[in-house]
Amino acid sequence: MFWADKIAREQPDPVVVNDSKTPSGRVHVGSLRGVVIHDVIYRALKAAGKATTFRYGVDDFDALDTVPRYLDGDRFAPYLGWPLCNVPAPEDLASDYAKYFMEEFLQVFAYLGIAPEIYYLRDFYRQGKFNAHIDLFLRHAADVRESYWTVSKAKRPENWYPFQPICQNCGKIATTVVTDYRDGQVFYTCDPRSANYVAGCGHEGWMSPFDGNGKLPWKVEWVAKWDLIGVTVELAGKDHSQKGGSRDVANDICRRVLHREPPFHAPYEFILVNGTKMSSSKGIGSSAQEIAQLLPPELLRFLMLRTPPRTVINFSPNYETLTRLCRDYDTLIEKLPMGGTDPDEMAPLGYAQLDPQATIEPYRSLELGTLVSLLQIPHLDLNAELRQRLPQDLSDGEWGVVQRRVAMARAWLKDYAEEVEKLVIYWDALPDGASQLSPSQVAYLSQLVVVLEAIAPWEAEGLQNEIFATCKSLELAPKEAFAAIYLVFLNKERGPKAGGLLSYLDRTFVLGRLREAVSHHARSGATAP
RNA sequence: GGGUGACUGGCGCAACGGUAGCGCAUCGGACUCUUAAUCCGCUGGUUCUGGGUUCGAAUCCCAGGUCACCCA
Repeated sequence: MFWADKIAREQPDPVVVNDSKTPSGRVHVGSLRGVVIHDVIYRALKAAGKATTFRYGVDDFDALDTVPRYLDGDRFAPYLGWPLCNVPAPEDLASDYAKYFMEEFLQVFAYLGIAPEIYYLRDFYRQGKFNAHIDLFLRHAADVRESYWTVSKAKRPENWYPFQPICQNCGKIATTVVTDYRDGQVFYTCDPRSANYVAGCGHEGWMSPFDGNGKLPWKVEWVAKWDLIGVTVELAGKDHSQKGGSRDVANDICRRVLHREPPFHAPYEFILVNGTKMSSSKGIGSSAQEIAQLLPPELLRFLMLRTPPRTVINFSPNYETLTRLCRDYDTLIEKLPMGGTDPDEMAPLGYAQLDPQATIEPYRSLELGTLVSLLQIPHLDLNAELRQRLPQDLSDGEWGVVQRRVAMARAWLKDYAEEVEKLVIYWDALPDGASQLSPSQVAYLSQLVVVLEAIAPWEAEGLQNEIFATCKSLELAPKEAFAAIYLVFLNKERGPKAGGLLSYLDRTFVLGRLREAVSHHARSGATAP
């Protein structure tokens, strides 16, 4: 059974699925895994006929703990330690920093057909929805300290309280330390040394902890959220899911203080890009938005959900990985019309669809590799070429698929392809590979010059015929004949359809290059023993 | 230093206690207008190592190795 269906089967009705994200900067594609996983579980629950809601929390009361390298350090450094929702947006596109980055991320949600009910923690705090929990945890500070200590061996002083006010003097939330709570007021100090990346201003005083004046530490906040929203399913990344990690602490607090079972939990692995985990704060790797610009939505969903949550996804935006992704997806599409297919095998395809209601339409398309090739042939009329290669009765939907694949191939070539992965025509000089030509290949090229000099008109089909006929007449295996041509123009042994390729090149250039290859070999052949 | 997970043919994966499979690649063959295409077929694995449990282990246990990530 598919992993999401298995989880769904075990959940008692009704179910509240929750996930959340701190919008501390540009969100990287790894964060998308949790989103897709929760969405798929949500869909599985609905498919299982259970009453389900899907919530997504924006942790925008968290502090800005680092200025991402792609932002102006001088401009944002003064806001270090501030709640993200109080930091200005990098551009005027949003009201604040948190919304700015979150909205970018939410566009990707929409792109992927994911529509949870979004909530912002700033609203919960400011509207007083957390007031009761804040009071509760402050009164049970000793229990919270006990959880930190027994679960994660984190020692908190006797007078530590689980609350961080926003300093009334400097606006920072990361530096404040509460040491007392009485009569609905906390006593806090904006400690110059409590946070390692920014110094508090030293201000101290009594203030109300309610109605948005500050926040719970996030492990505690997590528990408050579960309780307030009634969360019953929430998975967490491997980083939070370690033994003694933040999820363990939160679970313990949940049981100890609220006497309530924490939500269903399972860890999910990271997405490694080029073999390393991406960090949104370091700006390494690809952001969710960048990958969304590369992959069509159903393929991006497919990438995220076909691998069970517990397994690492190693995604590199290279030729190998991308063609494989397309092929794996298309293979399932091809199995669609056949009856009696294995439902487990087809589940990833179903959950990859943007619209869970829609029936999956089979389609005919071209291999991504072929599209990559076609896009690189100079002077090629792509659409004419596509129409010629594809069946005549292609539906609009199928054309849509083809066009999305073309866009993907184009995006890859533009932003990710290495030089060696591209088709390079050696305009200026005979490539090194030409020296590998065998005598019979040289003889072939020599004959080809004669034939092509006479050919008219200079067009793909005629050229292809002559290239083929010539190798037959010389009794040279087509494979060797074509390799000879590719070596001379591309320095490779394989290439796009040769007749087409040559037809897009200038006749004089083609003949000149062929003669050059022949004479080059005659010379080196003369000196050979 | 501690923790978690992974390790299966060249690559990517499946099998979750019962004769180790799949895709791609490689290789071979077919195709007289097909050559990064299509079709057919063949290779190829003492399942990281060493112990153990079992009638039987890729699968469970122990130790070691390598890799990745997390925490200090």
